[in-house]
Amino acid sequence: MRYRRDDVVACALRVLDDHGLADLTMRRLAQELGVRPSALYHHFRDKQTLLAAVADEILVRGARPLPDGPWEERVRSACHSLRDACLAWTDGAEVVATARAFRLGAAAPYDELTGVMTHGGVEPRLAGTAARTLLHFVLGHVLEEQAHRQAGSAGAIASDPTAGDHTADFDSGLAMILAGLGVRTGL
Amino acid sequence: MRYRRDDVVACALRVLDDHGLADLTMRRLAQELGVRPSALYHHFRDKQTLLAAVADEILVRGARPLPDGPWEERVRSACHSLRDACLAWTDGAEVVATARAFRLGAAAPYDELTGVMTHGGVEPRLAGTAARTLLHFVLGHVLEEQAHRQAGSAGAIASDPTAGDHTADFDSGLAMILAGLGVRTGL
DNA sequence: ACCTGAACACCGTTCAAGT
DNA sequence: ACCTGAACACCGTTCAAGT
Repeated sequence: MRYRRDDVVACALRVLDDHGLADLTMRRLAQELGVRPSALYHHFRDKQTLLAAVADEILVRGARPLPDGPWEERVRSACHSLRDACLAWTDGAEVVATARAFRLGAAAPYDELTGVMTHGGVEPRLAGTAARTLLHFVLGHVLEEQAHRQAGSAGAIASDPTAGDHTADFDSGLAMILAGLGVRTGL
Repeated sequence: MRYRRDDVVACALRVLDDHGLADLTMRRLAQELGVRPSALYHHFRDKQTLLAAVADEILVRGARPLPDGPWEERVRSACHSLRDACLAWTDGAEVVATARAFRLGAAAPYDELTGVMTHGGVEPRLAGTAARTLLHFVLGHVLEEQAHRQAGSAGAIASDPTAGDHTADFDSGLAMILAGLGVRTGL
């Protein structure tokens, strides 16, 4: 009796990946499910809530266990895991970032990061600031990478303007933030 | 003969600040200007281009000269200037971040940051990575602050959930990134 | 509980035609 | 050059009514 809701989310994920966030409308989704648009409002209060559920599902499907080791390595791994989870879906970062901004979901990465850091002995207040800083970086970086990718496929920009390896740049920025955290934590 | 375009941007800024980005529609803007919606397309190719012009105007109006001093202080000042420019308008960060993502404008902060750093002796490649990392942080931070503010005024959330001083948290995160950059640059 | 039918109040954009 | 009139192809959401 609860399986209908999950069907809607699964279908939304398919539409998202095939056509992008702009085409993920309530009407389009309903059509894909063979149902009237108004039927969707039996499962979700509004579109925002539905997108939050999609964001959570993106994170669940991309979840990876953290490796054992020093907390800095576990933080680095969690950030890579979040990046990969977002990159796995068209406009994935935008969906997750929006859900986070509206505080309707996507809380898992924040909780995971603060958990790893406080467990590693980082003072809670600093851990919170560091986690938010890391999340701004990760989501901002993937947002830019995906926006850039879709601009390229739209034909507005030929080839690669900033060029370069996105993963290497991500590693570099992440290392910078972790080094700064290390200074404040006595690494 | 060119003043009409600026009038449209000025009016858009007013609508944005009074009613938010969601209410800044082409039809609403046209109504406010006493013109038909189709007239706007004589001045801007589409809504995205208009919003990019609004983003640039937000940055121009919030521009501040950088202080003399070590480049680290100049970078810090530039980040605060960008934050204040975005905070000065309802949904300011979202407008600027979107324009940046679509590469339709809002390039000034990136150019300013990389300029300050390379002039200060930071290797160009590292300066680019640092500038993008800083921009992800600044815009992500303000985005969260403004989304949170509007959620509060919408009545969904009573008072302040994360509580705390946004400016202090901003300073803390910014200091962390700069410390990390210092490690890689031999500060 | 879950869905339909039908409506309400909107969107961005195009394009021939006017001045 | 700048704008109107009119249309096209859509949106999210609500709500009485059905089963």
